[in-house]
Amino acid sequence: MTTALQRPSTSSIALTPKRPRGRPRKTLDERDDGNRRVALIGAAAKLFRRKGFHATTTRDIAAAVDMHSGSPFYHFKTKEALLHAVMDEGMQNALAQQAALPLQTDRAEHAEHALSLLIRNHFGVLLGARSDFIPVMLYEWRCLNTRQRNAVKRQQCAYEAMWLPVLRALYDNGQLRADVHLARLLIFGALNWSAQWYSARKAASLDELTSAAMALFIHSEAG
Amino acid sequence: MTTALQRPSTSSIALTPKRPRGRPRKTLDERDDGNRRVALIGAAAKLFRRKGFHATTTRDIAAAVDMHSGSPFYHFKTKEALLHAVMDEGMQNALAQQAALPLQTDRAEHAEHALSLLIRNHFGVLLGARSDFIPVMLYEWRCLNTRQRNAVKRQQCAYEAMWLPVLRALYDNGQLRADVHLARLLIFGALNWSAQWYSARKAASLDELTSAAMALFIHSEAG
DNA sequence: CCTACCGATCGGTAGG
DNA sequence: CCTACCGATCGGTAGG
Repeated sequence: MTTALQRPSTSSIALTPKRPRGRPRKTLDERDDGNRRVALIGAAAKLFRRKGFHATTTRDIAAAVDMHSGSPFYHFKTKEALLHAVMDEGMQNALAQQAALPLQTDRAEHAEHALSLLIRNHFGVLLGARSDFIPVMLYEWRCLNTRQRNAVKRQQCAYEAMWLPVLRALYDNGQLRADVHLARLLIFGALNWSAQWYSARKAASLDELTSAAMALFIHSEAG
Repeated sequence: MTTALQRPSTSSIALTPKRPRGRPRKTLDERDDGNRRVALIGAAAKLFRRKGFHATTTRDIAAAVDMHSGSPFYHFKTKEALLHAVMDEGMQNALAQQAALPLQTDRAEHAEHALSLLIRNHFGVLLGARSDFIPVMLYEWRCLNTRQRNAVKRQQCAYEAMWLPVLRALYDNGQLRADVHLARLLIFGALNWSAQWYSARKAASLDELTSAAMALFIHSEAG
């Protein structure tokens, strides 16, 4: 319905030919379509990590990427969906990094080295660059809804599946002396907990941490 | 300033002689002074554990002990103070139980048994009866203010202090082969993480968990 | 992605 | 410990 209140000029007809030529204007304002989504996920990861999901407001996240309070909801339907995006990003990254490890599980002698690679990689994922994502997953998964939680669980299962054959080989070797399934749970606990204390005391490097963990878990013949 | 709006009767004089005789009425309503505080702490522990501090409302807690929404604030100044009370109760209990263990750190041969007692006790505190308190402390300490957090930290230090001589003895024995301080952090992680998975799979008893942990961490000569 | 806003919730309080 | 309530915050939305 056309009313008398419509402003006269700048009709859509005058604007149509402008579209195809040149890049979509981004001279002063840096809006770079998909990059805003990535920026939101990164800012959310950092804030969720530091303050927790519930203590972080969507306004905090918006401000961290210079948006206004309602704008995150243009990219994510709910705050929960943003949380899930953080975790999904973290798990995809962790899975990709782990899949790229040169693990050799064919011969038993390689099992010890394989475990040290897995542990070192896990410390890297937890404590290295871009290390906000996995801790958020570890400590805020209760805030997801059921569907999201199951999706994350599937990724975790895929991640853990690569550890079992290595642990089994070590058990058969006699280098791991605890029940394989309990050992897996205890070892993951030992590693994951480092997210709670590591940033406080940077005394140890990730390699030193890995050595300590291997020395703690693996029974080598060497005194 | 006495104004004309004051209601006339039911002056305080008519009520004074009633007070000293008989117990403070509690026939139908079971209000038992200090026990209400304890009930609040227990209900808060359970809810904070299951849903987290921020996802639990003071109304949830009040309802869990049949109070009305404002009443918890008669017992606790703030929601934070109630959280701290939960943690303080948990740590006092854990410290008392640990202090009652028959640890013998004088002779090196006793160190292995001492560690198994510490670990078994820790699993009990984490996963046994009244096991909501310590997990709340482990996973919600960020929600405390600085003063409360420091108070909890002091209790944690006292708790951990009893482990170091045992670990040192095991290290000197050659039964523990990782740096003592890193070993302590990794071991606590392995144990504390059990609060995340234990309730799900009650497959193992606390004794079985303790055996598995000992087998994982301690290098005995027996194959 | 901004503007302007809503509806509900929630910690906490006054006054008894 | 209840009643009644407040003030602020916060996730989310309509409409451009």
